[in-house]
Amino acid sequence: MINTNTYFQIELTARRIRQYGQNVLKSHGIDLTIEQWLVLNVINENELINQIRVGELLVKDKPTISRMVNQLEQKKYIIKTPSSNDSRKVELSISKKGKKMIDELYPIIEKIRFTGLNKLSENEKESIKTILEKIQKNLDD
Amino acid sequence: MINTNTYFQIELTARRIRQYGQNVLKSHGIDLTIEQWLVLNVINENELINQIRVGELLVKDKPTISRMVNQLEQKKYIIKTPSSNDSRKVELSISKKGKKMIDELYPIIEKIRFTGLNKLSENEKESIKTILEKIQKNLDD
DNA sequence: ACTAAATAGTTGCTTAGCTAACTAATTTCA
DNA sequence: TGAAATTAGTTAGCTAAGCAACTATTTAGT
Repeated sequence: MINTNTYFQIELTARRIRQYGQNVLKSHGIDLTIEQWLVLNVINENELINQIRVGELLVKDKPTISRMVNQLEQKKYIIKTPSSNDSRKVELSISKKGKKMIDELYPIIEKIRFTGLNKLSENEKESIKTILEKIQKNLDD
Repeated sequence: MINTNTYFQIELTARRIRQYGQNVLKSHGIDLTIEQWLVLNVINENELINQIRVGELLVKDKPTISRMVNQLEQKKYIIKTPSSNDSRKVELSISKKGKKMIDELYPIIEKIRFTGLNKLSENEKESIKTILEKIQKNLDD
């Protein structure tokens, strides 16, 4: 049976969480995806960060970050300026509109997290973290 | 910190497993994706299954299954025939080439599974399954 | 100083997930 | 029986991941 397979369950859970989160955002009329929120949040927490660093923090590749940054820029949530020190780099910063969105999103994201992890004991939260890290480490070797 | 977040870890682990699996398939010269293998496997195990049922088993939507089935058909791994009882439905079956591929894939998939779950105790495997199910159930309510 | 290598970012192509809208066939039920 | 609803599958449009190839700038090494 495929659907008892651990990978299947991990992948399915990830999809379900994204889907649930996306629906919650939509129901609040938020014009961002969960992934875009992750990028926005990183930029908010790291003033003048560049795209490579965003990618490192979110473990995503350059093209993916490039495209998401462009979307956020188009929607006026962030500002993208070429670095004066090193003109290969960009410096990303959050706009006023972006800050407002972050504030609006904060409780919504908390609610999403809370819902998914509802009824999980501290033990279980710790446990799943440890197991997922083990799986990732297995794949690195 | 985003990357200590449980959802982030689940999603990242799923991505890592897919990537690892994809590389293993590629290194064996297999012209299938992990997801396509899932579909092929379901068809192999359920002779004359239709696409809706494949979608139910893999928890994927109709368009996704439709495309993957077409890819598998193009690559001659499966045969797609309209059902004679109900001409809205198709009947999917595996071709000889498909069966051969399944046989070839079997040990490779086992290796991928084994690698990811290496060093996990039975207890941990049971545990992650339970926790992931809890999370999914939380989101359903 | 000048070439070669490394780095940051972009573009293009493919697969997959999700939604919505659509066609065609089948069921329902009044 | 015939209109309305349901079902199976497809198509189209969007986002995102992954890969490869590319440009432009910066850094290293001789």
